[in-house]
Amino acid sequence: MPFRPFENQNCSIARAAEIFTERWTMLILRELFLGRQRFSEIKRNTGVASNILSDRLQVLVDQGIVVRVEEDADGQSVERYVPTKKGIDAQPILLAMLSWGDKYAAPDGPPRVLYHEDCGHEIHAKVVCDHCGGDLKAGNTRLRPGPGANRRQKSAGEFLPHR
Amino acid sequence: MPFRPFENQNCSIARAAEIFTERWTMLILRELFLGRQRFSEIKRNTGVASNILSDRLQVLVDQGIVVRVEEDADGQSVERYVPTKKGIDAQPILLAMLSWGDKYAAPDGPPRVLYHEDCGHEIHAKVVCDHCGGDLKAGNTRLRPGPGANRRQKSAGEFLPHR
DNA sequence: CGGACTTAGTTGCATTTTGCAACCACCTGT
DNA sequence: ACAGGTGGTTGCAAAATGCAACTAAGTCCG
Repeated sequence: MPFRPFENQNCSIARAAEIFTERWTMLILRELFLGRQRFSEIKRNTGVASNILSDRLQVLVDQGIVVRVEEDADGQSVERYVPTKKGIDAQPILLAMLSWGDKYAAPDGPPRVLYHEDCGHEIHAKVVCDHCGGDLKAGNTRLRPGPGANRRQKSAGEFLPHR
Repeated sequence: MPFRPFENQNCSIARAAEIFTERWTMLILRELFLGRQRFSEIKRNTGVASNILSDRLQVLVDQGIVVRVEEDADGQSVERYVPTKKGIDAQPILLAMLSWGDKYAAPDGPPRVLYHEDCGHEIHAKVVCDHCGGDLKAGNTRLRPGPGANRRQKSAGEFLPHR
């Protein structure tokens, strides 16, 4: 019986959080994006218990975030869990955590640095406006009720994301 | 006695996840960024139990992500939990979840839409290279060991974040 | 062929974390 | 004085997690 503490919130953050803030899930996705996509690799590299890993992978498969594929590598059949487009689109969440962790929780400097193939440079992920390309910062964004807002959200009107 | 399942991983994603993937923490931060910073407001809007809310706020304060301030609003003293710079720098994580949720978990359209004050447009958060401004996608980034890498990470060399 | 080893899990039980309801101290308005 | 709100704390039950043991299938080695 799955538990859905956020289910009656009409909120995209809540709905994403419901999946991605389950314990171990971000670490599992890190492994998948690093190309370590086999059950035993994930288990070894994260330290997650096998029953939990089994459960989390099942959730990700059920949500269409990863698919379980059986490949044939030199005569042996191996299982891989590979991210779908829906999963790949969650990479910004990982990158945002990576950036924050590098800045605030890496006493000896970043354990890993990210390189951008297109320009060859070491990068730090940055969140911008997809329309004008300008920085998105605490002070320069507003939230307004959208098409999917419920009555309460509509009447609440506009918010500043931060004050 | 706090529980630290990720503590022996030299990984910035793990260290960020340890804080931000605790249950309710993302919803609490959402409230704080929406300007609803009082204990009772957060409780009402998220539905979190008061003992849990108390615990999570304490963790955020201990980590220096928010500060508890006592303000004087027309004669009444009210407590507010307000994000520090360290907290505001976590906004990209929220925005990334918001984008993903709007795209994949908003059957009636986004409950809220984000507007960029600088250009006046409705926006979707996008993650880019801070050097050249190009998109960061699954296929065009690489991770290499950084200054804080441990021996095992150094010897592992370069990874593709996704294949 | 038998035995040891690896992979991909499942099962059962103990420990931790969470949810819930009740309670408390303090403040404010009537 | 008393009702109601704020900002919590406490105790107990329910759920999630961690751990070790186990299974089933396939591989490697002699």
